[in-house]
Amino acid sequence: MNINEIAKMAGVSRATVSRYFNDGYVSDEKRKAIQKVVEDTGYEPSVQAQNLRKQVTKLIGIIIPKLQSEAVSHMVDGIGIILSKVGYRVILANTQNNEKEELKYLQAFKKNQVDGIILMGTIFSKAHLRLMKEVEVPVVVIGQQIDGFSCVYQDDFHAAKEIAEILIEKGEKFGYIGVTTKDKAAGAQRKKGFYEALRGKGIHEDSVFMTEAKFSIESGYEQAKELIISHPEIDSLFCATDNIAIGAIKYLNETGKKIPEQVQLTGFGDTAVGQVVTPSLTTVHYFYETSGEEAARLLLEIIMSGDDFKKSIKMGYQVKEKSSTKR
Amino acid sequence: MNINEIAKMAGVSRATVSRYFNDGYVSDEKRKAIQKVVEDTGYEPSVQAQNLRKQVTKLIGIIIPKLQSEAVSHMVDGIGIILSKVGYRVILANTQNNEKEELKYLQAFKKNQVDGIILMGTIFSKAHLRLMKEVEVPVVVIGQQIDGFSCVYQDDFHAAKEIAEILIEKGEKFGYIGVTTKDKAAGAQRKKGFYEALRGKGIHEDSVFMTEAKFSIESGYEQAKELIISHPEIDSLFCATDNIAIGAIKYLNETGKKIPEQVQLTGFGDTAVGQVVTPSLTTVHYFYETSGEEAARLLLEIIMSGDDFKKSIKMGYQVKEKSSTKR
DNA sequence: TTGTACGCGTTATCAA
DNA sequence: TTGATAACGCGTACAA
Repeated sequence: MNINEIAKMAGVSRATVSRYFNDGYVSDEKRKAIQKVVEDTGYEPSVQAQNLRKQVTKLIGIIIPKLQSEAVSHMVDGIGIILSKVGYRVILANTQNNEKEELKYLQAFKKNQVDGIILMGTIFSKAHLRLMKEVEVPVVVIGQQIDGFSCVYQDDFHAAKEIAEILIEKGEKFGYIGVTTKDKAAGAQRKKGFYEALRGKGIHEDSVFMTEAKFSIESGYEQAKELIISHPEIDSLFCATDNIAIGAIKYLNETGKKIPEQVQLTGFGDTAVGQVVTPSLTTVHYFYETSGEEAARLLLEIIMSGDDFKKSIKMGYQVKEKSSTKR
Repeated sequence: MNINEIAKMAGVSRATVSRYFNDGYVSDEKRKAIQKVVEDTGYEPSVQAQNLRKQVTKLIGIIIPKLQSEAVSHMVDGIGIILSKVGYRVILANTQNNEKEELKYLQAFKKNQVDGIILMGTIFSKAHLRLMKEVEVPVVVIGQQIDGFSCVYQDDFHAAKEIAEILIEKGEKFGYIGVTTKDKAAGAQRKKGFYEALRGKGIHEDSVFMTEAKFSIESGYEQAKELIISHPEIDSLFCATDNIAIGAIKYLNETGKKIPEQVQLTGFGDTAVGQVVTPSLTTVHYFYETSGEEAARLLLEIIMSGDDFKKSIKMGYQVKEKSSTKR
């Protein structure tokens, strides 16, 4: 069932049928005729052919490191909400935390496979930047601020500073469990904010015991264990993610250290787990879904207008003070 | 840059260029010529035009109720792993738990928008079944067993029976917090398995206090509260999902009821939250990622072979006995 | 307001 | 082994 058959059945040219579906420039008489045939047959134009003709795909590629992360799934949700409203579909490229895969997908999308890309990366290598510049469709980066690209990102610096100040108020000896600083957002910016807070209170960086974990509960547990065993005097622990903090809580609970009396700690992300763990976790809430919506809107704006004005949107945050801190 | 230009530059017909990319039936001489031009220009055939010509999309639509669920995201991951290996892309249709949206997407995919559909539904109405039969591309249902369709589903019945038997061994008064039985899997089957276990031990159904919650921690909390207040004698609580169980634990912890000494309970799903909550939750582990892989393989099989043999795959499970139960 | 004719970028058929 | 030609299904100048 194609446009030719419909035209024949309705007794018009296929151009008229096309107009019926598009600009609508059709006489009432023919409109009725076409409408009847369309209803009888259940005909719908082939999106494929339309897209080939119009040189669009109505597809947005979204590249993510993994799906089992609240941040990611909320952002993807937000993106989907906006895009589905305007007839775009989302095609998912899950890199399983594999940087090579990320490049592969970027490569695959490079031509005209999609009308735009939302990239939810964590680490941006030179290869990324090069490839991103070569890509012929608009790219919006979400979760990180990358110079020279349109971004929607979280205010990690100020959020970290603000939550660190809670720890500092009643703390004496500080521990910091971070993530790789190759991740500018969760790694570098949060650490910077933490140090900024220390400086603000006249505390020297050298008095902080640092370590680095992966983005998992298990890794948080391990690193907390190591840190506390080698520095039992720590009374305040800044964790760069909720998962790390959960792992730390697990370790502290096991060893009988009282939270927050003996050790207070904070997380980042306001995950569901952080809300049910005992004690409840002081953390930073980000508006991930809204971030996704913003990123989608930004991308649409670029696609519609036809030029990438490299806008950067910094999202707000909210510190959630719960019972894992003393203040 | 299209196939015509490449042909011209290489001094061959565009048919030859096409063959170069497809069956490869090209003389060495011309092959070299084409290869050089292709490398110089970075030309890649338009997937859009290829698909229009071949009447395929290389796209699989996957309809999900929400993304922020470990079960869902694991299954989507599994699907993606298999499909990306064979050159298919996944396009995501998130219904935000809205049944109407589910039908809308089914409708949208109905024609030739995608080469196949994986449907991760919870409730199947008559409208679903009708629409699913009308759809012209293969459909695989995941998470539920629906007669007349290819399915990959969990063994909810036996899993429920087995985990219930743990409760029964040391329990006297039973509570059951279920979900709507419109959901055949998580609602009806788990309840059935629970009753089966009761019967096996000669316990009468009437001695069980039942209630129904939504799929959330909050709802689990509310329902547990109501149930325990009206029936304080309950010492064993079967929860149809981990989230519900987490909510129940929260309530029990708040009221100072000891778990499992005073009240033992079980969940379903083996979520990350269930693993960190105190006490750790006795639950059922499902192989969601593998289920996704199986569903993808099944769908591919149907697409390749061209006929839907309505195969059903029942996945295994594993009961994880932790410290929320007495045995 | 309508229809003709062409093009979007491929692949398949067929004859050479 | 190659190339001309006809599809795939649609949108849109342009002319009428």
